[in-house]
Amino acid sequence: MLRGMHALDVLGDPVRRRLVELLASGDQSAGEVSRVVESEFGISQPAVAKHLRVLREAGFVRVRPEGSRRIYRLDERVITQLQDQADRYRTLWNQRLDALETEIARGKRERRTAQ
Amino acid sequence: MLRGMHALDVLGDPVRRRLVELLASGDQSAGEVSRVVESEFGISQPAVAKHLRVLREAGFVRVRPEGSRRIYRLDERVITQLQDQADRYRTLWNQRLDALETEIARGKRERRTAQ
DNA sequence: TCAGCATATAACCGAGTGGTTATAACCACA
DNA sequence: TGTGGTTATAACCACTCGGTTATATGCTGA
Repeated sequence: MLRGMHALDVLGDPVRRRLVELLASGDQSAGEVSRVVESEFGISQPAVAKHLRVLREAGFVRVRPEGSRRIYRLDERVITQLQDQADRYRTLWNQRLDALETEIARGKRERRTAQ
Repeated sequence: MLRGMHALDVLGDPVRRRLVELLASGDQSAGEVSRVVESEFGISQPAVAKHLRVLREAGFVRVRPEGSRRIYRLDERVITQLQDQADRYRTLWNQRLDALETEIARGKRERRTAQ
């Protein structure tokens, strides 16, 4: 079940990004998302099935059987983790900018008083 | 090079995620970030140099020489792209929830009037 | 000019990844 | 009950990727 997996590890593949996107707008059967991805990326059904498996094993999708179909539902955590990571970086970046600003202000003040 | 590269492709590696994090809080020389990452991940200097190269070729960092050091500066776009992607997913997800809600409301209404 | 630090590249390698085709497992239905 | 539709797995393969060691390149200071 490879549960220590970071969302960014899983999303480092365009096919899986597309799958997440498709499932973000609603539950769909494996066949539905597969057909889309197969045609968009020109890959086979088993190839898509393996990507779905990666998403499953990372815990980012849940599956429920419905007749002979298997309905995939996205787990919100994949989106949350992505946002969290972006926020981490953004926070550091802003702190950096703040630090730069105060540094510049200090410089100006010193130059003024040095007059 | 390889400018069509998505931020999520680049960030699909823990070492590069850490490098971005380090550089998000301020410009640093290759040596500085390398020493941190080398010890944290137990890898060699050339290994880190290759990851820095990936970041460079994706256009997510800029380098300026300073004496014999090379100072790396993060390009904000990597953070922006990450946020954008998270927002894409989040928007779809919210639309999905909205759709579900109105669907439920419609169901309730119909069940009521069917009485 | 030479020694040494800082960094990048070269050449190589093993493991992992993403694809393929073939097939299995499961379900619905005539 | 067997046929067709749906999905997952098996077995395999080529290539990429991330690591290694060795070396080149470039700057600095004695």
